[in-house]
Amino acid sequence: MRISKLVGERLKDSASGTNVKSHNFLLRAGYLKQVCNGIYSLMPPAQLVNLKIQNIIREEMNKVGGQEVLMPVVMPKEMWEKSGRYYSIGQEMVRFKDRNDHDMLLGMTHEEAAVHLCSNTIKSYDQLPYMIYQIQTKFRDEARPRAGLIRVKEFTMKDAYSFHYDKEELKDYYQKVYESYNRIFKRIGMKNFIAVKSDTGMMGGEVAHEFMLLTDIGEDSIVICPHCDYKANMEVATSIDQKPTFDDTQLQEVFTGDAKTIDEVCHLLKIQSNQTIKAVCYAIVGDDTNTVVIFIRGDKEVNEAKLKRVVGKEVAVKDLAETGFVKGNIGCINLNIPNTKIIYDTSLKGLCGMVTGANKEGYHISGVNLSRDLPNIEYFDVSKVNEGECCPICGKPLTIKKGIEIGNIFQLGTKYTKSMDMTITMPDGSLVNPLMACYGIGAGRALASVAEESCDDKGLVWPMSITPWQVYFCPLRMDDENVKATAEKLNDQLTQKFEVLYDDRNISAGIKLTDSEIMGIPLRVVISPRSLQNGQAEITIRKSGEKIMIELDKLEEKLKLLIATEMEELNG
RNA sequence: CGAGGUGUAGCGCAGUUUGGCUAGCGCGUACGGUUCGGGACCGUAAGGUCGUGGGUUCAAAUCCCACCAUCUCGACCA
Repeated sequence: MRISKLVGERLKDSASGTNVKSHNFLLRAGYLKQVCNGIYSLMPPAQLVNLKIQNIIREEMNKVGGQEVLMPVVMPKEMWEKSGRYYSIGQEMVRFKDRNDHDMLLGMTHEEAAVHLCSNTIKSYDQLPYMIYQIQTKFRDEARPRAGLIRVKEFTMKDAYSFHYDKEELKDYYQKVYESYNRIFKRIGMKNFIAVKSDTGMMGGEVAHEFMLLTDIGEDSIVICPHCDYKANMEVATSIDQKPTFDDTQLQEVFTGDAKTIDEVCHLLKIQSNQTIKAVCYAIVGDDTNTVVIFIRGDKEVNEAKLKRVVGKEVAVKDLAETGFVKGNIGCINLNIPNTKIIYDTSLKGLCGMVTGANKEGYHISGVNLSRDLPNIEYFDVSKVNEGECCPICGKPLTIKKGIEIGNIFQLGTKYTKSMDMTITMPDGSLVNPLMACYGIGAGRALASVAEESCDDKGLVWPMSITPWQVYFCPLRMDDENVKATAEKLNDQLTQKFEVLYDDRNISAGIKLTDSEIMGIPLRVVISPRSLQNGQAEITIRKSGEKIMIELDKLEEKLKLLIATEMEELNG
């Protein structure tokens, strides 16, 4: 590829607005062009990376017996009514009517379509396990796209669906894909990634894992035990909480005036936040009359994902404006508000000497002893894990890190096959709903994640396996007859063996060298009047900055070796 | 959905507070010339409904109103 003909330009000035370094480089190096909020076009270099990532995924899916299919982006309402998700999924699913006034939607995931595709083609247990996958566009009308390709509305995703006749077989297959995912991420050049237990969310089902790239720009929090194998998304993470102990005293009303927040009350009464009982109120989505009140220790926070599982419905933070609650003074003693579901977090269990609101303006109550004053309550774990709390497996302190979700795998059970009436015949002749699992990887997010993890202060640094070009061929002084003739000849020769981006522009060296760096091409070959005097070229390795002078007739061999070495590392 | 920021040439920006006549700068682009192993220099040229609509005014990029787009933060502690 001649860079003079390459669509897109390298920008000298940093694009404004974004604070994610890899996204900045992707824009400046001519990989991406934004169309609107959360929607991007991929320029030729990005599409080359995208295709390589897709091919690695494809190879690994084929290795575990996956069969590639292509399901539609647009689906009819009826298909999603059967599974119930037409109504349970919110605004992130785009719905519209076709010209015949028929309700349609844009696919944001394809469990329904996968069951539809397989339900008449798989008839017997004998045909299982069975996996279909596709690499296709998804549309999710995200509330807030961010960080370039990390969170977008439209993206290309590999999604796979497997079918099974019993739990054991499902588990075995799930494990195979789990290992396949590890290979995929390693092959595309990701380094610091882990698999964690995760929430099943809108997918349903029981067991699920997320593959997380650990990075500060990540939007998920991951709880990790540095001492054992425990790793979990904050949404499902649990911990052993070391309970604080306070003197057991009698209930006493104390005047707290305008002190409303935990901080203010603590400051006034000269206590720590872990001696307070905090009230948090939620509304149940689609139910205006009821309120959920959570009592939780003052130093803890409510984990909404856990709360949703306890309540069994979607919840949202409640505005207390038109309720009977005394804002800032809500407490668990003598709280009598109708239509209220009260949940006590396990962080309160067994505590005494606590401070809570008095349910009247200007007062709190001290000396609350949970087992004495509220003897018959049930506790639920609805709190977030705090850093330093103890691992539920080994009891040692936990750490919390940020991560990007780069892939997920779910054991779905029969949620979809049951609701959509898919059955198979078992050996004894009975009809059962097969078990199902699904597996996703976003190609664009993978691209951006690798870019983020690998880039340095000069620009992108692509792993050899997914680089748009292996070699940036960079002759300096294209006005020099000898350089130009040699360059053309060498380009023809190298192009036979390698993926080459040929910088054929007659411009100053600085621009060419800088472009090669910001674009992140792993190997740069420079020739110039100076190097040609000795019949040599200079190879620079982008990752390490290492420079190698090499005779022109040995260039091809050396490049081949450098490429093979890195590819071997990536493929394990 | 809430809060804040931004919107002027392909890209990055100044000008807006205090309205003024042909709207500027840098980069990039085209042509000519000198340079050239780390974003060189000189000259010439092209390129703009100042986000959109409405209003105030003799006069609006600038003041007022509405809307749109986009970025960042938040969607969580009572």
